[in-house]
Amino acid sequence: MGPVEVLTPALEDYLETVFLLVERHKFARVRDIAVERGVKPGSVSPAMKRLADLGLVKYVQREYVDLTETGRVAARRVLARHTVLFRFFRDLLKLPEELSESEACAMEHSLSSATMDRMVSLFEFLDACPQSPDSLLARFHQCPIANADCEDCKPGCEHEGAGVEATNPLSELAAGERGIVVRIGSHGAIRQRLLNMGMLPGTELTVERYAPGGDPVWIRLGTSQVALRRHEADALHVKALAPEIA
Amino acid sequence: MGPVEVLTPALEDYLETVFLLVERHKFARVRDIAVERGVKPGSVSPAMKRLADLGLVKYVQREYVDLTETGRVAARRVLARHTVLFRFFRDLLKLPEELSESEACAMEHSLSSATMDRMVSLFEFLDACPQSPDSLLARFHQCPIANADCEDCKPGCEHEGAGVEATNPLSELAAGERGIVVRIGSHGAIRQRLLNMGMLPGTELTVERYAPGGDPVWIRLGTSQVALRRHEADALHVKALAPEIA
DNA sequence: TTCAATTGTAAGATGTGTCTAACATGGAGG
DNA sequence: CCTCCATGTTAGACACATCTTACAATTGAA
Repeated sequence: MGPVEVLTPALEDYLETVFLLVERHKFARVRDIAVERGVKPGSVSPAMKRLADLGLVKYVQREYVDLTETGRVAARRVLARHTVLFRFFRDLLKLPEELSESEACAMEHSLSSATMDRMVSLFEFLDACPQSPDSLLARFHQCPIANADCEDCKPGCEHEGAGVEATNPLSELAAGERGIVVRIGSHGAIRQRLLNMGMLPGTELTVERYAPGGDPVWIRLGTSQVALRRHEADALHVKALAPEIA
Repeated sequence: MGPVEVLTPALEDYLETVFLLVERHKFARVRDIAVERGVKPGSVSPAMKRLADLGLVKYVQREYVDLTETGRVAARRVLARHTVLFRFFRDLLKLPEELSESEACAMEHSLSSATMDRMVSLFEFLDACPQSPDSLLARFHQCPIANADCEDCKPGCEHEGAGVEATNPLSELAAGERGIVVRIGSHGAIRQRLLNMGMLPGTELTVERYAPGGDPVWIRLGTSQVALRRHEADALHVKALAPEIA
C-alpha cells in the first residue's frame, strides 16, 4: 500500500488553512496561519513540520509555507467535503450561514467519500429533476409544518389533501395502544425536549398509562420509559398502529 | 450558569453505551462496557469515575453502573442525534446500513440542536407532504442520474422533459467561457476525482485554455487552477454562463 | 477453606494537540 | 555597524483519551 497516511482533524484543518492562504496571498506565513486558526504561532511550527514530513507542504523554515502537488490534492479534497456539508446545511436545510459554516467545519473530518458522493447525487437530482417552482424542495422551504414562522397551512403544500394518512395527537391514544411518531406539531422548547427524548419521526412508541386527569402520560420507547406532560403529548402527532402482538 | 459541562466525544459514547446496556440488562458492568466499546476494562473505570463526578451515572465500584436521571436525559439526547443521522443516511440517502451506522457514530458528537431540529423538519415534511408513490424522494431513489446502476434514463424521472435547462459537457465550452457545474455524468473513480477537486454542483468555473488536441484542459476554480483530462471534462455537465464582466 | 478464575483498579506509556516563555533571526533605522 | 522589533522556533508543561501491564478483590468450586 502507498502512503495512506491518515491526517488527524487538526492537520486537515491546517492543510485547509494553508490552501486558502496560498490562494489569497501566494504564500502562507506561520503568523497568518496562527491568526486564521486562532492558535499561537508556537503551535503552528510543529504542525508545519509534520505536514512537511508527510510530503504535503514545502516548508522553508523562517520563510514561507507552500503546498506540494500532493498537498494541493489533499487540501482540495478536504475543502470539497466542507463545501458539500455547507451547501447541504445552508441551501437545503436553510440553516443560517454562520451555523452552516461551523457545522461543516466540525463534520468535514468524518465525512466518508461514499456519503459525500451520495449527498452530491441528491444535489444533482434536486437541481435537475424538479425545475418547476413548486418543486418539492421549494415546498419544503415554504412548508408551514416544517417552519415555525407561519400560520396553520398555506397553498403550495397539500398536507390536508388526499393521500395523506390521518394522524392524531398522541393524547388521543388509549393506554396500551401503539403508534408511530409522524411529526412534532410544535416549535421551540417543547419540540427540543421531545426530540431529545427520542421522539423522532418514524419512532414507534406505546402508551403505557395515563395519570388521573391524563396529565403525565407514560410512554414506552423501545425498552425505556419516559413521562410526558399533557401539552407535550398534544404536540406529538402519531399514526395509530395495530395493538402489539402478544 | 448551571453545570453546562460539555461532554467529550468519548464520554458521550460511554454514556450511550451505558444507556443501551442498562436498557438491555437492567445494569451495566465495566466489563460489558469494555466489550461493547472495544476497549480494555482499564479504560472504562476512569471514564465511569468521570461520568459519576459529572452526576451522570451512579457507580458502585465493583458492582454496577447505572444512569442517574440527568444521565438518562443526556444519553437520550445523544442517542436521538445518532438516530437522526442514521436515518438520514440510510433512508434518505440510501447508504448501506453499516456505513450509515458508522457515519452516524462519527458525526453525532458534532450535530447541533438547531441542525438536528431542521433535519427532523425535513423528515416530517417528506413524510407528510408527498405521500404519493411518485414523490420526489422516491424519484430520487430511482433516478438514473443519481444512481450508477441503471441505464441512461427511465420513466419516473423527467430530466429530458420540459422545464429542464440545457446542460453541456464541459468540453463544449470554449476557452475563456464560464459555467456552473450542474452534475457529474459519471460514476466511480472519475466522479470521485472530480468531486475531490471541488467540482461540485453549483460551483462556478472558467475554462482557461485547451492543450492542442483538447486533451488536458485547464480550469480555474475560484483562484486555483486544475487540469482535466478529456474524459473527465466530458463527464462534467455545466450550464454556460455569460462571459465574465471585465 | 483455600485456590483459581473472573473481574476491576492503578500506574505508567503513548500520541496528539495545545499553551507559555524563553530564545533566535534578520531587516530597517539610527 | 549596531540595535530593536517583527517574526519564528524551541522546549517544557499540561490535558485528554487511550493503551498495557501488573496488582487486587470477589466468587465459587474442590
